[in-house]
Amino acid sequence: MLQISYIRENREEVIDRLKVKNFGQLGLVDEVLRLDEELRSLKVASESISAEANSAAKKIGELMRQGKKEEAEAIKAQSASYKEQLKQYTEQLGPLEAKFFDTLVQLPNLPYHLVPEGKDAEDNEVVLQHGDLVELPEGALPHWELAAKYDIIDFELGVKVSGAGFPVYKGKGARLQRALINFFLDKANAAGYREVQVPILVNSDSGFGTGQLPDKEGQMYYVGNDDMYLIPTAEVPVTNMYRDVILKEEDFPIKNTAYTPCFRREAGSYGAHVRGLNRLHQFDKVELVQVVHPKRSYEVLEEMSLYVQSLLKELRLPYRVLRLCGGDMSFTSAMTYDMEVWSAAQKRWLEVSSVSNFETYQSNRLKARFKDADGKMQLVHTLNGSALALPRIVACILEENQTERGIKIPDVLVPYTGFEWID
RNA sequence: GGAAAGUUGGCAGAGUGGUCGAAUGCGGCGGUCUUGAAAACCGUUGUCUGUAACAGGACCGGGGGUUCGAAUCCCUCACUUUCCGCCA
Repeated sequence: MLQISYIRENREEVIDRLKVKNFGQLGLVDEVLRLDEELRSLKVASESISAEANSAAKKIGELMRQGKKEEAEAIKAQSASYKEQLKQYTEQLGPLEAKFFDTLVQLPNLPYHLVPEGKDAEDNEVVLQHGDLVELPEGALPHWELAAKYDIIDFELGVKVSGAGFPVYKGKGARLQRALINFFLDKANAAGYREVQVPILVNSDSGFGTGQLPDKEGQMYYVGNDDMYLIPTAEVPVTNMYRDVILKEEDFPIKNTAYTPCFRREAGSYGAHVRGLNRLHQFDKVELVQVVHPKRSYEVLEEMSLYVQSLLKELRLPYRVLRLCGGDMSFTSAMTYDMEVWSAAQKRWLEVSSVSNFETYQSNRLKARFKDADGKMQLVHTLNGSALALPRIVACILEENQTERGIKIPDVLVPYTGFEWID
């Protein structure tokens, strides 16, 4: 959520930057400013009545104590009208406040100055590419066929148990998953992230805090009986640990990592691009979340990007890094790097990580603040990144490393899997 | 699932209708003392909103009500804790 004070003072700039984000409803900016002004003038009026009512009440108290009953009664009679006036104001203020808030939350985050203008994925900027795009030999299989051939991932079984998008990992397939989770967590620990285990069902306050609610409601599975949501990413519970928290400057940087399953409804996604492991309703992910001083957040974003790249290098997967254009960025992000891995068999790039700086967009909702050196309250900056999402990594590992003999497990994973070959 | 109690400032914990934005303790900050530190002592210490600065306004789990006046009384919702039941 943007800060209204910032919009008030930087109207032109806000509009310009929203244009970079390809935001279609620029009129909302003036709408929110209009509501803000209306709201504030109404508040001034209502508060002056409150002030009068308060001082009258105080006076009555004093008179009563002095035993001057008649005088007190006289003021009492006058005071009766305040109540009616205040009631009228609150009746207007309530709906107006709601309208204001509804409008304000419809404004997405402002993109950072490095974010390129653009509509969609076509306009993303390729920052770098690493590793050769190996040509697989004739007869190489996509991962879903490899999964069937070695009987390690069973999509049909998942359909029976739950539905499409809920695969069952079997034998070495399951063990590879577990190995990757442990590998990613160990690496994150070594990089200074504290490991946390968090709930995967969250309440609506948490959904709001990180920006999934109210807009992305349809993306999440909702457990109506208990009014809870299955998390689409560990970002939600981990970042919400800092909701309503006042930090000290020396607490920074706060680095947490969590492994969780993630659940996404992905309504309306079908076709070749969602085949196999490409897009699932349930998948595993190790997530990084940092809470940092505003001055350092872009430094930290680079650091996180490099960290994610180091994982991909260790796994020997060719990858590229994209800086997302305004139009392709998420609602809440100020700048995002996507890491994509080359799927040799599908001959296309697959997103395996997304690293974002949210600046104060989340912390303003979360009320996650710190006292700065001058003793003033400031909103923290929050960042997160996948390190990494498993399914597409698994897909690429299977495809890249297929040989006549079987699938060769990358060296760094062997201590974790306990086997070198899937055959 | 049943029963009871509770929700107050960074934390602990007083406060049952007016001088309560809230005692006290801890913690934090500043100072005295000390070569330095600790202890002790003194002072200070909530958030949001608003103003050029004052002033003013709001906040004692959320919402509503009673009253001239509510942390305090009433209604309602949510959550937490404890005991019993069930259970990995």
